[in-house]
Amino acid sequence: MPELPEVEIVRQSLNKKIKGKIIKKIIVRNRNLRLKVPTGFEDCLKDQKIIKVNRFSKYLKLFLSNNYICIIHLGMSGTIHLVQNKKKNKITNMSFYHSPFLPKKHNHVEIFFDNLKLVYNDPRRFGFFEIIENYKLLEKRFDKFGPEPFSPKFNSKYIFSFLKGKQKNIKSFLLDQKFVSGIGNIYASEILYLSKIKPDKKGKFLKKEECKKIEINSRIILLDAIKKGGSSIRNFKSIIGKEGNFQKNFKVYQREGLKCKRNKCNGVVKKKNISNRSSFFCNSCQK
DNA sequence: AAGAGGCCCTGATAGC
DNA sequence: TGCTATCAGGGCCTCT
Repeated sequence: MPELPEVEIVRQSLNKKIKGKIIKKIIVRNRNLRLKVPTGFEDCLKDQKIIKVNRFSKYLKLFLSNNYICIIHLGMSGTIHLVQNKKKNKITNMSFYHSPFLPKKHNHVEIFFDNLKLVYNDPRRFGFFEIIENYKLLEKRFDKFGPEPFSPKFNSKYIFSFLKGKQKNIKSFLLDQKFVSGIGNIYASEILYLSKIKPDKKGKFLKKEECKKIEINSRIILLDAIKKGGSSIRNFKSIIGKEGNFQKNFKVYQREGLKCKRNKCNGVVKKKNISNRSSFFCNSCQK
């Protein structure tokens, strides 16, 4: 489910629902994720208050009252569900939870609050949890990452100089978190479509104006996706079961064989495998 | 250093 | 119906 916009949607709802709440109990049902859920994870979280929920790129950051930070990455298939407990103070009694949205399999981690619990589900197990011990280490954790598209650092000058002389195609660069943080496979195709740039164009061939378009359109696409609640494909729903709407705005992603949506363009959307990921683009207006 | 490719894993869907 | 193959929103690692 998760590129930056979907993670941001999760962050917003978490911040609304669990900020200020105290963690009463943690159950790790299956520690096997991309990284093992760390030993001592439960002890670290128990009795702590959630100060706030932040996000960098596709990573959620739960700030705890003991100054530790819990990082959650959703990988390809991670989802977070919040389930209300109808009867107060019955946090140990599982029979109180009946959510139509809660999957039956692959619920790895459960975090209990007074009258609700957070459930982390991840069939493919590409997601993970991490505990960071202080702010300094948190900074270090992300210091190799490129800027988010919203950062002033992500400007045409930076983009142009990063791509200078590079053989690799621009689509791969948009997925490269050392270049820019938060863009994934869906939005990379959409950004390039809006910028009228072919995904397999080599970095070194991008003009200054094209770099400017990538700067601007990355922000436009991601902000629009956030505004529309993210993209609901393959069952992505927010933590309270609400679907996003951005998939209705896809111009090229999953539109192989269909007509280009650009005004007066007679092109057709093509699908091409680039660096082992599907790319969608118009064969006419993207150059 | 940069770039290509493989790999971690389960589940949905398509094709026979 | 049931098999096999392919593909899926990510990111790390290794090899050249």
